[in-house]
Amino acid sequence: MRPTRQRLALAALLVGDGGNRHVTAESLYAAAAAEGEKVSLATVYNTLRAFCDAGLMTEITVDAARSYFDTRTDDHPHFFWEDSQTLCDAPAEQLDIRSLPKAPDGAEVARVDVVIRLRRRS
Amino acid sequence: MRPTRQRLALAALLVGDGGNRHVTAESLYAAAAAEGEKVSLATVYNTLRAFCDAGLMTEITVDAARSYFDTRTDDHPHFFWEDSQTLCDAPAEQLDIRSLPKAPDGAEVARVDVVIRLRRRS
DNA sequence: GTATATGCAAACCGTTTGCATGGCT
DNA sequence: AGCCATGCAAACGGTTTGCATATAC
Repeated sequence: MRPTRQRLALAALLVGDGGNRHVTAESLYAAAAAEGEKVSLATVYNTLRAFCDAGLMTEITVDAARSYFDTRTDDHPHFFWEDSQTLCDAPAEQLDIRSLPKAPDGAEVARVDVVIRLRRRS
Repeated sequence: MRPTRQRLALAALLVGDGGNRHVTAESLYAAAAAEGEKVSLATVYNTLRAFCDAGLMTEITVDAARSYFDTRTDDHPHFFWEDSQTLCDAPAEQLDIRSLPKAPDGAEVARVDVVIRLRRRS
């Protein structure tokens, strides 16, 4: 993968702020624009996809309307705030799964997604 | 909610075959058409949404491209076959979660989604 | 110089909505 | 009669794609 100016800029944004970012294409596009980086939305999509294909980040499916991307690539749980549509990491060490439904014959587990949907307490 | 012909037909399809169906709008639309039921795709969407609002079924978010609906309303784990894009229930009794990341202050857990993504073993 | 990434706009696809028609009570 | 569901088609929004241009090596 070629280290072009746009890719480096997007990568810097993703790694910056201490890493562990959860972005949507729109939010990353906005962040790039805020820094004065000239990147098109299509390139943001293409780049996010390229990073995912390269194993540098993963796509998290929590909302049918929008795709979220996570800079962490290991399997870990997430909090999803339903009111603000915000995604963030949940402390993995507080999750204790003692047993998992065993995969049917001929199947192997690719990933286990755990999404804890949160509502603001009334 | 009014028991109209279309809604009864869709409900029958969802309850039929022993219940516990996982459908997309398209698949339910196709199933209705296969039975000779005249329903428009928009009505299928509206009806699925109405059933969800009424608490008769739930929407499961596993794939950004498509919405899946489940006739079971309790919180239970799912298998998702990545190759065929198929969703089905995973045996809940085989899932043993001893502890869950505790919700941040001011938040309560609305639901915990557990999706086990499966790949056909090579 | 050559291959490949970019940018734009147009295509795409699942989903939603507006509005006129039709059915239930 | 009145209310509300239906159906169609057009709108919608996020994502992808085609193609000409620009850029990295």
